[in-house]
Amino acid sequence: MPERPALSKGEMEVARILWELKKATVREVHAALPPQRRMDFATVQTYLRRLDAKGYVKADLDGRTRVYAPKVRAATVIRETVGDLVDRLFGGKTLPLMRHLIEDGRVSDEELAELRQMIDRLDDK
Amino acid sequence: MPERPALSKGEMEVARILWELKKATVREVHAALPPQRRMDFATVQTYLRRLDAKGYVKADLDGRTRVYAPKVRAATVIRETVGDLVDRLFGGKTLPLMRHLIEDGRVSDEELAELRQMIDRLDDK
DNA sequence: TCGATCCACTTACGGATGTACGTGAAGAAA
DNA sequence: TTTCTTCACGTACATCCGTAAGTGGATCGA
Repeated sequence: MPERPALSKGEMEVARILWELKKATVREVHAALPPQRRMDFATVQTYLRRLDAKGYVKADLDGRTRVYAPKVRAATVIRETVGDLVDRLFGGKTLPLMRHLIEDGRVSDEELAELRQMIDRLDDK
Repeated sequence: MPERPALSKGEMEVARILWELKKATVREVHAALPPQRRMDFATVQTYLRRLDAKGYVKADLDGRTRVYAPKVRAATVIRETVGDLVDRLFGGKTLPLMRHLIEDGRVSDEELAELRQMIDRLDDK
């Protein structure tokens, strides 16, 4: 299991976009960022370069332009990142985090229903 | 709403201990850290000083020893921290994070049951 | 009482991070 | 072909973070 350096917050944001686009240039990632989130083009470029250096993405040259693509699956990064957060902020216990998510009121009724289904499905297994 | 600088990972770890202890000296926090997590006494000291500077805790002098206590509630920090993570890593959607937590298998059967209750309770409301 | 020890605090420092400016090549305009 | 504009890239830098070594006073044992 090749241990990579953890992602920084900014790196996470662009990594997420790249997972979504599967494959993109700096310009495309920059354009796909949430509109409120004003981030300089060069900043996106730096994050992608660092993601490359850390081994999270790979870059192919197309002419003089780099095309980036994920090298580590989103699920993996999520597992590592969330695991780390749970350890540090919740002492390793997952339930308190769930409780927070549910009770914070950011989840809609439909989502609650879906959530219940997930639990049921897992229970059957 | 006074915006404080976000917590760093290390700061989170000691902040969590302090919420647990309600009130503690550096030595007590250091002693209360998980045994595997070997962190130098002076490091804990630095984290607490930085937490103070950021406005998360307050420090009273008892003789020549500082006694620290939380100044911001755990729930507040959790809301901000988790919210930030959800934004950056999940594009603001909570459900995918829930899905991950549930399907990652780190939740026991009892916890699943408890979780279902939480949902039910919330549904009634 | 005087050196050895303990303890709390402050200072230090290399590396990570957020953020953007400077540079040079490719293409468009004149 | 000369100049202007566009783009992609590398460089830069102030700050933050993780981590601990250095310092000076209080305490204990001889």
